[in-house]
Amino acid sequence: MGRPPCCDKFGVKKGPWTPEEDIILVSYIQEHGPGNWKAIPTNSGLSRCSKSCRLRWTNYLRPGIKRGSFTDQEENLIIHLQALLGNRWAAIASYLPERTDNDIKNYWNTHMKKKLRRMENEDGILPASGFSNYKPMVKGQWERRLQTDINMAKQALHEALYMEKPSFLYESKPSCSSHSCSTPPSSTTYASSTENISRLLENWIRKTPKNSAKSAQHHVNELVNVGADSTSSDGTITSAANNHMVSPETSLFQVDSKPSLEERFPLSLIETWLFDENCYGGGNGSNINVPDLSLDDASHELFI
DNA sequence: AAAGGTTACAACCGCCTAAGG
DNA sequence: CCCTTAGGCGGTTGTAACCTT
Repeated sequence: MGRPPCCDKFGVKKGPWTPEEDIILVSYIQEHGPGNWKAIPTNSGLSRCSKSCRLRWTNYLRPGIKRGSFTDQEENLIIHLQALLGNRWAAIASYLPERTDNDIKNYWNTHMKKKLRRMENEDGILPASGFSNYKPMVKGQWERRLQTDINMAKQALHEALYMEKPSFLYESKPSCSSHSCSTPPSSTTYASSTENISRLLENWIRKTPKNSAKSAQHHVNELVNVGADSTSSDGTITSAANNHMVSPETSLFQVDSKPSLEERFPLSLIETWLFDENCYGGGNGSNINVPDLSLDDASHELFI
């Protein structure tokens, strides 16, 4: 059976988004808020399908998205989470509020897999997780480590479910450096998105003929101006967005941007496990109290 | 400098799920 | 309940940018 693709309709544009489309989408969402994606193409005048709009927003235009290379800490976190959760990129991404699932997935499929292959060639053994700390393990160690993983996840889950007061929220932790783990969710301003778009527009200008580049530059100026000063507006579509960009209504985007890890999950043990790359394997794993728990029991209790 | 190969990532596709009628 | 469908997710593809020869 299956549904017909939503983008099969005649006249629906595909392919890379232009800066103009981005601006239209951002302006619309600024005004009406995200959600009701179905209505966006019709109401905003975009010749895109709803799905395309949603993806563009969540993966690229949404405020608070961090781009660029991943830090070692992020990499380790991803490795640990991938070992625990598998290819559930959305779940993994929820632990990295500034990264999108698409980003993480891409990063995994390019960088990490390459790394994995290289290690396979060097050592001839598959690492379980924590590439950077990887050392070949004998079978027993493997199993033991998996048991540890399961048990820690189980404890974390238990804490998450039964902890009464989330006092751990924003509790500072030495092993968590600059990452979001110790800070409240930053109040996302529209500037992040402005940066996204202006960067994109700048890139576009570089490779676009003069005329279109000029108009794009106009948009860039508008966006940048607004990021700094809300008074500049000339009535164009961007200015509609601009009025919101610096206003208190930006809370709209704060709401929409991914909640921080702390907001969504009470963390303590799992946090330790995820961020502490020395908790086993690579560092000195001997200080971990590996529970004497059979794999079957543990996994059964955890996943049922 | 040009051609061919590789990498990175934005975007699309199709399946799944949950909500609403 | 059943059906429909919007939204979400993971896998995959297309292509621009970069690198190597």
